[in-house]
Amino acid sequence: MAKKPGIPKGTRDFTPEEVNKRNYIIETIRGQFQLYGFQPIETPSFENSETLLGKYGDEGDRLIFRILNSGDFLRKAGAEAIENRDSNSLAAQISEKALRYDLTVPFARYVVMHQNEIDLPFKRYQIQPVWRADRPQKGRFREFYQCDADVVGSDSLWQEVEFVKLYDAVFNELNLKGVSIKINNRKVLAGLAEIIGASDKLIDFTVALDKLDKIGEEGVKNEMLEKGIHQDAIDRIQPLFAFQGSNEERLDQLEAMLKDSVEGMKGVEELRFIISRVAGLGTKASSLEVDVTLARGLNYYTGAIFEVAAPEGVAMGSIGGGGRYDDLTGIFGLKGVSGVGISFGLDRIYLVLEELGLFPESVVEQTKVLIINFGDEEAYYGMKLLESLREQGIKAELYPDAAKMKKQMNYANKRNVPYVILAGTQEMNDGTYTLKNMRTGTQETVKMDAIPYLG
RNA sequence: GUGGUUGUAGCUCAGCUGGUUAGAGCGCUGGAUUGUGGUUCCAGAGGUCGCCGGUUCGAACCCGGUCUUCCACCCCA
Repeated sequence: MAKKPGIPKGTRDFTPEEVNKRNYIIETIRGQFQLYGFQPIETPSFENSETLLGKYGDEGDRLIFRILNSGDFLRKAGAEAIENRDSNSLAAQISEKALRYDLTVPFARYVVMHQNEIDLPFKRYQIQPVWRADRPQKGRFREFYQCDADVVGSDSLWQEVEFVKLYDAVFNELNLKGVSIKINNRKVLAGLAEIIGASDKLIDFTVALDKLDKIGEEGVKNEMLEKGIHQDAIDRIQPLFAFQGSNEERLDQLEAMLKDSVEGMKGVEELRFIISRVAGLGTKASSLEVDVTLARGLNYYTGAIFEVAAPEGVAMGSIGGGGRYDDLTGIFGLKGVSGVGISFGLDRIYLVLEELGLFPESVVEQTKVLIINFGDEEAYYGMKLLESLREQGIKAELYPDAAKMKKQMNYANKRNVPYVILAGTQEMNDGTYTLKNMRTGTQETVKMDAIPYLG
C-alpha cells in the first residue's frame, strides 16, 4: 500500500468553495487596481538568488526558500565548505535560484530591466503567490498571495493619498468596515532617534517601539535599555508612550518633540499633507490613523509606512502593508527612481471575511439549473433546453447518468443548485418541461421555448 | 531559528491509574419511497489510534525520535 500523501508544512489545498471565495476577493482588488489606473505585470516564481538575498535583512534572508541546483552539484562545490560544514558558504555554491519572497523586489528588478519600455510614472499591479520559509501560525503560511500596487517615478505625496483611497475602496467593496489604516513615516522615526542621539541604533529603537501595544511601555523601555539606548534618552521620548487625541493633535505633539530635527520635521510635514487631504476627501470603510510606533519594512522604506489592521475584535495580524522607498531601483543600478506602494494580504483578508461572515451567498452558488436525466431520449430533449439556457448566460448542466431520481435530486440539493428541470415522456409529448424551485419546493410546467425566470 | 502544544472513522470529538473484538454524533451507502431532494424511520460500510522505534506478559494510553497542527518569541501579508 502506498504511503498516505501529504503536502508541505504551511501550504494548503483549496476546495471549489474556497477558490470561489478567493477569486471574489482577488477580482474585487483587481477591479479597484484597474479603476485606479494600475497595469498588471507578472514575474517568475523564482529569481536568481543574488536578486533576492540581502534585500530583506538577515531575518529576511533566513526566510528565503532556496532552490537546489540540478546535476551533481556537490562535485563542483568547494571541499572547504563541505569540510567545515559551513551551510552558508555551501548554499551559495549549490543553489543559485530562490523562490520569490515578495513582489516589491522583483518589481524593482523588472523596472530596471525594462526601463527603456516604461513610461514614468509607471503604475503596476501584481497578484501572485510568494513563499517564505517561516514557521506557520494562524494567518501565516509558507505559500501565500500578495496583491501589490506600486508607482515608480513620482515623488508626489498625492500617490500616498491615492493609496489610502485605494485601500478604502477595496475594503468598502468587500463590505469590510472598521478597518484601520495606520500610517507613519520613516523620517519621523529617524528624527526621534536623532534627537535622543541614537541615530546609529535606529532599527533597534524602532523595532522596540513597534512592540508597544504588545509588550507595553515597560517592555519597550527594557528592550531599548538592552539594546544600549540610555535611560536619559528614553526619558526624552516619554511623550510617545502617552500619545493621544486626533491625528492633528498627535502631529502637533510630534512636531514639538522633533523641532530640532530637520528630517523629523520633514516627516511630520509629509504626514500632515497626507492626513489632511485624506480627511478632506473622506473614507468609507476605514479610518486613517497616525501611529508613531509603526515601524515595518525599515530595510527599505524611506518615507510613508502603511500597515492595515483588521477591524477591532478580529484576532489577525496585519492584512496589508506598504510604504515609500526612495531609490527603489538603486540596488539594481538605476538611481533616482522613487517608489511607493501597498500590498493586500489575500489569505488574511480571506480569514477575516470568513470570521465575520462577509462573503456574499452568490459567491458560492455555481450551477443555477440541473436537468434531471431520465434516459438518453429525455437527455437529448433536455440538451436542447440546456443550450438556450446557456445562451442566456444561465449556468446549467445535465446530470450525466440516468441515475435514480433521489440520487439526482440529492446531488442538486447538496450542491445548492436552486432549480431543477424535469422533462420525461409526459413533457416530451406536450413539448414542455417542469421547473422546480428547490428552495420553496414548488414547481410548474411551462412551454419548451419559454426561458424561465430564475430569481 | 528558539520554546511549548496538538494528532483516534470523511468531520467534530469520547476512550478510566496500560488490560478482551476502539466508541458517539454528524456525514456517507442502501432501503422504506420504480417521476421528486431537504424531515423521519430501518439497515450497512468505514479506523495499521500521524509515522518509526523502545519499555511491558500486554500500548490509543508510558518513553525517545520524526512529521503535522496551533500558540508564544523572531519576523511578517
